[in-house]
Amino acid sequence: MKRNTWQREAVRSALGESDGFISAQALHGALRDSGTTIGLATVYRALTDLTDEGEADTLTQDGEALYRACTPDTHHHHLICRRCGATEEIAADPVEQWARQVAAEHGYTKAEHVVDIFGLCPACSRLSETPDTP
Amino acid sequence: MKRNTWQREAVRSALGESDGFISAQALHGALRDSGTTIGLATVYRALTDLTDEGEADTLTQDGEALYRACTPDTHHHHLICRRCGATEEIAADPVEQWARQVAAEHGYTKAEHVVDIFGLCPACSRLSETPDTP
DNA sequence: ATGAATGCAAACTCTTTGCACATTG
DNA sequence: CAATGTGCAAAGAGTTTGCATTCAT
Repeated sequence: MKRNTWQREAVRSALGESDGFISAQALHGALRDSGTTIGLATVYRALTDLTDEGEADTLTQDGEALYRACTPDTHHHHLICRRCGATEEIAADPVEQWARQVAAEHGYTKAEHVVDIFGLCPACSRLSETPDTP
Repeated sequence: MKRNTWQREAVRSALGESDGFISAQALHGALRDSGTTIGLATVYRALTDLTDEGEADTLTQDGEALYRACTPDTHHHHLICRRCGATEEIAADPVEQWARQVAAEHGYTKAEHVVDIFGLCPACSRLSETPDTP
């Protein structure tokens, strides 16, 4: 049976408070700053559980995992700026359908998909004219 | 001045050979299997250089950095069985278009995307009825 | 009371760095 | 010959795990 501990609630709550994506360690720091005495491992475990349960969304950037609260009914993907790290949610309904169809065509079940787009956001595109020779 | 060593060439070449994204360690393993005696650190350094020079593309997934040669003509996606590891190439033309459009709509440039589908292949789907209690 | 969850610290994985030696230009 | 690249091993960063203790049920 899954127990209901204040730590787990604290993680869920803090994740909901935070605006964008946040790293496990940053979340742990925030929780500590808020006066709680939660352990880092517990934060990691809670985040893993939340992700498994579909309550959190995760992506890894630059060697660390970033988490964000996620409503189970809105499966979405991300458009990530490779330079400044800005992240935008994108709806990917066409891709959802396509993914389901491809999986079905090949007889695959329990299909999950990973769809992320990396690029340079408008600001970063302007700031640095990438030297390119095509 | 940047020197021209066989190690650097070997990394560039091996990266070009490999199909999709590949981790530094996997690349190192492949190079070792090919009979070379290149060091892991050298592979990392070469990959960093190649990325800086725009000859390689990088993204991090699941805590490790994946690299790929930056030539856009080797672009396809994979349908991967989570149980037995079988991998099939899939055409993703609709997704290509969608990705390009989404990036453009948001003003992103130099967009790359990651699209992979994980599931259970027909055989594995039959073999193991996944115990699930929703 | 019972057993899952916590917290700490040690273990692990991936990556980077310091330094002596080899190699390139 | 001078300076840059290499290889090894040790150090770092992020994450996971083992185990005794605490706490929800």
